[in-house]
Amino acid sequence: MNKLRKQNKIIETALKVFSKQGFYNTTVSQIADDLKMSVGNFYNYFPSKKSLARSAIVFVTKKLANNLRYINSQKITSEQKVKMFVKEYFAFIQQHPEMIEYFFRVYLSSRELFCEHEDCGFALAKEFIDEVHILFEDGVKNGEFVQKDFFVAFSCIAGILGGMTFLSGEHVLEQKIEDYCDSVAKTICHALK
Amino acid sequence: MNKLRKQNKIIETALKVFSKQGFYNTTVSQIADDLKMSVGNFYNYFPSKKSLARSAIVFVTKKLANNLRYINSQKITSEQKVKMFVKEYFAFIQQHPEMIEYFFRVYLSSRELFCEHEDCGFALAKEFIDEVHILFEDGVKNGEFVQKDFFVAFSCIAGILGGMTFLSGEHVLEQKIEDYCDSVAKTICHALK
Amino acid sequence: MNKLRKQNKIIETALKVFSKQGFYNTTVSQIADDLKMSVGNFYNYFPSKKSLARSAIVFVTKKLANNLRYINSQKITSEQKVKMFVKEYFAFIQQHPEMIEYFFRVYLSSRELFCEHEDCGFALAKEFIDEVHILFEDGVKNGEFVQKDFFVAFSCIAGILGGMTFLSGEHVLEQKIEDYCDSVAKTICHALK
Amino acid sequence: MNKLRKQNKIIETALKVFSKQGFYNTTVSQIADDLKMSVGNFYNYFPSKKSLARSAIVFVTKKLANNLRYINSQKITSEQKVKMFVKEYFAFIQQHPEMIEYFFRVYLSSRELFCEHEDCGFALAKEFIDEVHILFEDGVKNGEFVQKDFFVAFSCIAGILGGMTFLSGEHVLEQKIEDYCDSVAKTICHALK
DNA sequence: CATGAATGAGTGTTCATTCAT
DNA sequence: GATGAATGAACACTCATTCAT
Repeated sequence: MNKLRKQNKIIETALKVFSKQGFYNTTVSQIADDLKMSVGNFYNYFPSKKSLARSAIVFVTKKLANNLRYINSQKITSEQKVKMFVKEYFAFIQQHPEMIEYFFRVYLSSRELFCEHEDCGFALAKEFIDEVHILFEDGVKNGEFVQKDFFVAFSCIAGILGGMTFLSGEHVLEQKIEDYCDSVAKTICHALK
Repeated sequence: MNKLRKQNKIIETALKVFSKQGFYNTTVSQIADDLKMSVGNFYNYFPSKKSLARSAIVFVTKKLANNLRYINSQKITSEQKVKMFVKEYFAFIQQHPEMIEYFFRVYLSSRELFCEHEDCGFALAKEFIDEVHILFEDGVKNGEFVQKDFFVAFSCIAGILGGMTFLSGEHVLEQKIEDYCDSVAKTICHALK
Repeated sequence: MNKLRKQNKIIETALKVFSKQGFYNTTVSQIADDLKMSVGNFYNYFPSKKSLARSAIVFVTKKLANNLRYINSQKITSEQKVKMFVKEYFAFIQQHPEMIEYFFRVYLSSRELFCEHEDCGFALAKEFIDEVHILFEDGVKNGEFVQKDFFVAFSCIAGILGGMTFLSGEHVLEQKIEDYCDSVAKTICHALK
Repeated sequence: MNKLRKQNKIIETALKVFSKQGFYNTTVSQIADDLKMSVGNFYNYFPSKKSLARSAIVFVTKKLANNLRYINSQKITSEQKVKMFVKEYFAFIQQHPEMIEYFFRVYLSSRELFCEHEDCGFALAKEFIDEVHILFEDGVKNGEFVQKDFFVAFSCIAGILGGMTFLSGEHVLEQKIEDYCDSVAKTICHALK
């Protein structure tokens, strides 16, 4: 197994553990144990626990961005794209709760992990944000959405999905998350009009 | 100075430090130092660092809830209430960035701090959530908003505001946060229709 | 017991352990154990193991310097001063082998411990070197010694004593170190003529 | 390249790195890297890091001893031999500072590396010490030096040279080390009279 | 011979919490 | 109530050494 594959394997494990317990409550030994790997060997793949957290964010962001990139490339209305994205996103939450949880638990909250150097936290998510930008601007161009500040539009899309994710994670939703799909998509589209 | 006042003073300081550095990067000594108080004495007011974090959440939630409770009691349209809340909330971000930052950095992310016992994280914010519920239901009753699942509506209000807060904290907004007030309020109202 | 006294107590213990085992083979726990003190508490007195090593050097250097300063202040010939110093130095080796051993084992060899910042290793021993300078210059002034480069003179005094210390530490001397007193003093004086 | 040659190559590299960083701050990987060799392969040539350090001492000692042996074999006065040796030694410091530095940094200080078994540190340098012995005794026999305890004489020669080496390593000498040649040789001869 | 991934014991340091004063 | 020295378990990270390939 080559280095890259192993790094990915580590990231996948780390996502599970970090998302369940948070960054600071997870020890490197625990991650190594879960991987049936020695601590020392872990450090052959990542120079530090922090750098693992950073790589994990990039990993998740890329997945989300790829998802949305594919949707953006489809020949469908923007409204349909939103619906498709919400659906895919909720499916993603179901399949990989650890990735989304990780986003919430580690990325949003532990800025100190991501904000050393110039490569600030926001930059890490850039790829995803760019795709949201495209989704929105396309909608504006074809008249489906109304022009407004992109940051507001972004908060709208990411915020509403984030809110639902949080509620889902807190186990307070009364129905399964995918049942909210239509309602959430409609709400987002309304908001963008 | 009586016990309660001192506890509040500690909470206020803790909010500043926790919000800047995160819960795990802040030591009890540091909080005590900032308060010109001994570590030992700190433990006369809070039984643990975690319990301080919990009290701080309650403290902030109460502020937000009171704010919204007052707005809910006004004799104005629901749309005006939303606008008023967004305005107050953005002003609050300006005045007490530490409180909102704290919410994001510690509450959303460090579930382990809040989820021991049955007193789960969500319960801590209940007071605020209840007021959002009232705001929304009143709007539905008087025909300004459309009936939909409350959780979606909540995500809408809290999510969009949360998104803007995040972007503001990341310093990527091009204008001052209060300049987004109208646009955000309108977007929320659209979404709720 | 106040902070300074405790720091000195720690230094004294550290000298013993460091001199026996070397800096890198001594753990902080071990020093703490020897002091019947917890590791954590050790760090209330010294910010790091390295800083302890530095403080220890200053401590020993001061002792040697004070010794020589007193001798320099006496109203006796320079030759008598040399003899007196050799005698005192050898007695010192007997009484506090750990201090001298420490000098050899840690100071001479672990430059990396002492050469961060501008405060380079040499500077730490300055006080002692200054007194050697005085001893030599006084001797030159009163005609007992011949003018030569101070560095050569210093090597002469410190080098010969160092050599004897090394041999003593290696347990290869056939007699007790104090029995070499006269011979060594004479040799040094010869060398300075 | 045969085994012996490679061992020597490793020693030469180790001398450079050890002398610059000390034994404990140098990793086996680093030495291997510098040699463009794998860590695993290093262990085909030396059974341990410590044994490399020991071999390196023997290596340096042999060089110095050979140097002095050659000088001892010359048909010149003892005083001239001393002068010649100082000159060669200072040239050696210039050419191979790492070897001398190594002596100071690793040999004098890290006794634990050399004192396992009966093969104590002192024994390692025996070859060189024996030549110093010959130099001194020859001088005594032909009346140039005065009979005194050999250990004092040895401290005199090795100590003064060692002192100069230390000062040179600390970069406090005002002139180039070879400029001190005459003065040092004279001082040593004086001391031996 | 050569490689370098893997091991895992060991180290310096931190920090929430306690408690004698 | 107030102090801050003391505790000690815990953690990130290192590195000499091994061994399957």
